[in-house]
Amino acid sequence: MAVTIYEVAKKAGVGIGTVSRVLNNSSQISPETRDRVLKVIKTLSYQPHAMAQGLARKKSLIIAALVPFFTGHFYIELLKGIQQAVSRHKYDLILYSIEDSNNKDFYLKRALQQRRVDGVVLASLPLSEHYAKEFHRRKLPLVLVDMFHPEFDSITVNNQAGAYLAAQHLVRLGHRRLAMITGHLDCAPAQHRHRGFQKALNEAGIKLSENLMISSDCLPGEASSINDGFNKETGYLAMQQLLALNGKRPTGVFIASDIQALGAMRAVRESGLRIPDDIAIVGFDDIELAEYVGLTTMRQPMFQMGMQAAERLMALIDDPNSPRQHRRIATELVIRESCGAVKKVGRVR
Amino acid sequence: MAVTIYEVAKKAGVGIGTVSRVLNNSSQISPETRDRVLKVIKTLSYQPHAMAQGLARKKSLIIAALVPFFTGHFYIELLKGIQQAVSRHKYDLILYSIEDSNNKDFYLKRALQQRRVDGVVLASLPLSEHYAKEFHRRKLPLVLVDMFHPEFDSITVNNQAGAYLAAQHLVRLGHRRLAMITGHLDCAPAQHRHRGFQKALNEAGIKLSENLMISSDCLPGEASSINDGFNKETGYLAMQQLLALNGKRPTGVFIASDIQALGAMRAVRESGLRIPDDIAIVGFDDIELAEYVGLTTMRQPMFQMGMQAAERLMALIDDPNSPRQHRRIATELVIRESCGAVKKVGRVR
DNA sequence: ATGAAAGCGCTAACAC
DNA sequence: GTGTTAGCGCTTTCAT
Repeated sequence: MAVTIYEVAKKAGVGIGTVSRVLNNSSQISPETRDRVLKVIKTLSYQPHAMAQGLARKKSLIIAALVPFFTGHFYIELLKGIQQAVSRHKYDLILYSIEDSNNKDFYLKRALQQRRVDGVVLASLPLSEHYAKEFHRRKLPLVLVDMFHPEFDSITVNNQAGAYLAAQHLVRLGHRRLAMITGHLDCAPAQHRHRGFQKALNEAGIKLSENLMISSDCLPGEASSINDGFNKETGYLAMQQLLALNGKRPTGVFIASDIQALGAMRAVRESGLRIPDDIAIVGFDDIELAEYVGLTTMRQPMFQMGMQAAERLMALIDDPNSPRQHRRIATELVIRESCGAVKKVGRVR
Repeated sequence: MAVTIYEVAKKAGVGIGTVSRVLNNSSQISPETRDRVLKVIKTLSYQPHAMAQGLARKKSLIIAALVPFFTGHFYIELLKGIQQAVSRHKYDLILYSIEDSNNKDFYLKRALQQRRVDGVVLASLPLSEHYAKEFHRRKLPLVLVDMFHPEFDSITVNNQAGAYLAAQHLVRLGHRRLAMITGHLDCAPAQHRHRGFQKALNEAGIKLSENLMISSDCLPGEASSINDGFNKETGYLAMQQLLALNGKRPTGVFIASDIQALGAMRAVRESGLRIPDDIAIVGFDDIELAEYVGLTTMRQPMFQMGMQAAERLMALIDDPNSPRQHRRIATELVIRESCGAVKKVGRVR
């Protein structure tokens, strides 16, 4: 049997209460006994039993992260950030990877009812009203990442501002015939990015009729609630549609996600056109491949977001009454080769 | 307060023992009482408290995965596989992401002593003798992935056979002047891949003098124990060395990891040479980008490996005396564009 | 078949 | 300051 607090107590010639106290370095214990106990703990290489502690304290020191695993790098970075914060606070991280809505519910239910986790961070996934209520009822701290809900703490990227910057970049390079390829518009980030794009065009005085927008909604494939339309195929197909617009083909296109941009770039390549000469592209996300293919894009600081989300969650666990926070993180334009240089000199501010 | 077993018992008019029994659908309980209890459980939407259960059963139903997070896709797939198995068995997964040797030790210690996890899967990381002993002493089930240790269950890819196949592919395409770019040779997979490569050359009767081998050992950069030399930079630099071999430059090169291959491909591009015309390349891993850049490579079924590792771990938890298993998984040659077609017709078998 | 009671290893309130 | 004890919510004998 593993060593328990009793053996430590006995060997140190004290009561278990005392041992417990030094463990939680609480109250005043005489330095001598503390040292003595500490020594015994070391020799026995004793560590408290996590579950026993959890049961007694009504705290597990575990948080759960519900993360969809579609687009690799993005969530890896997020997880790393979460992990870093979590481990700094001596918490553990239970990972629930969401593949579809079914197991999303399954895991939510699990997190909610098992009392195994002290809080959860939910990434990129819509929270139904049912579960919103449950989280409140159970008073289980929750923080949302890359997702907004008025009643819960969240940390999101400023999608609209980012898209605005991206479009503006294109405009400043002299492009006037612009298009955008979006994800499903029932997905908030896709929506906001579209709005930012529009705004930039409006400000630049570019007429709407010249602004082509292709949503991946209209493309083949299921639109399950877990599918945001951000994938290579939609990008590829959407770009094909754009290229088919002979004559009035756009010279610059903003694509709502890098992964779609990859597909789009392939479509351009296959058509014999060249990037950025014939068509300039700016993406969104800054996934790992973006650098590799020289894609200009908006970087989302996923690591930061993960870290802050976890940090916030643990603060919430400590103080459940802490006022709600909706943090917005700025994105950053990463200029690479997919946009080339200025098209019409005079236009650049 | 959340609902406990007592309330269920009271409301159902039975003792808590009975409730516990239906929970663990054990022994014979009269169908009537079972139904009654079940009904109450449902109405109260009761779920047992995980930590209380854990304490009483001396089982947490949690396993830990220690995974290094360097190369995205590879480990994401692995995690997905682990996750799938784990969730099928109603276990939870605690994720410890290793960034350096320090936190490797930290997490190992943690997993070992906290008694929070019933077992651990350790991926790609060397296990020191100290910790090997600790795992035995604590009788904590451990399974290794992409890593071998005689005393613990492991599941690895057949690196040697894979490299053999890769080299053979090059040979069959008519290449006679072959080179290999390896990772650090103190890293077992790199070593085995090198051995497989050699074997193929020997069989093909290709003299060793023509067989160029460049290890990334000799390249700049730290060789920490967590660094296997598998990264873009080593690939890039090694390929540059190869290209500098004017006249006796290899026509085909096998590269021990896709990530290095990416760097190598960049070096080739920059030199003005073309793939596969001037130089054919086959990689190893089949990372996500491999498809994108058309890299012929050996696929490692990471998802499968993760799943099997977790599956095995849980079997081990159920039956700690189950005899040790060292499973080897086959890799698969994925032919894309980086090798082109046959060079000398007659050579193809 | 089922109730009662003794733990599981710890924390925290209560004594002294 | 420090020992003692009553839980925390469950599983599991041991009776019956």
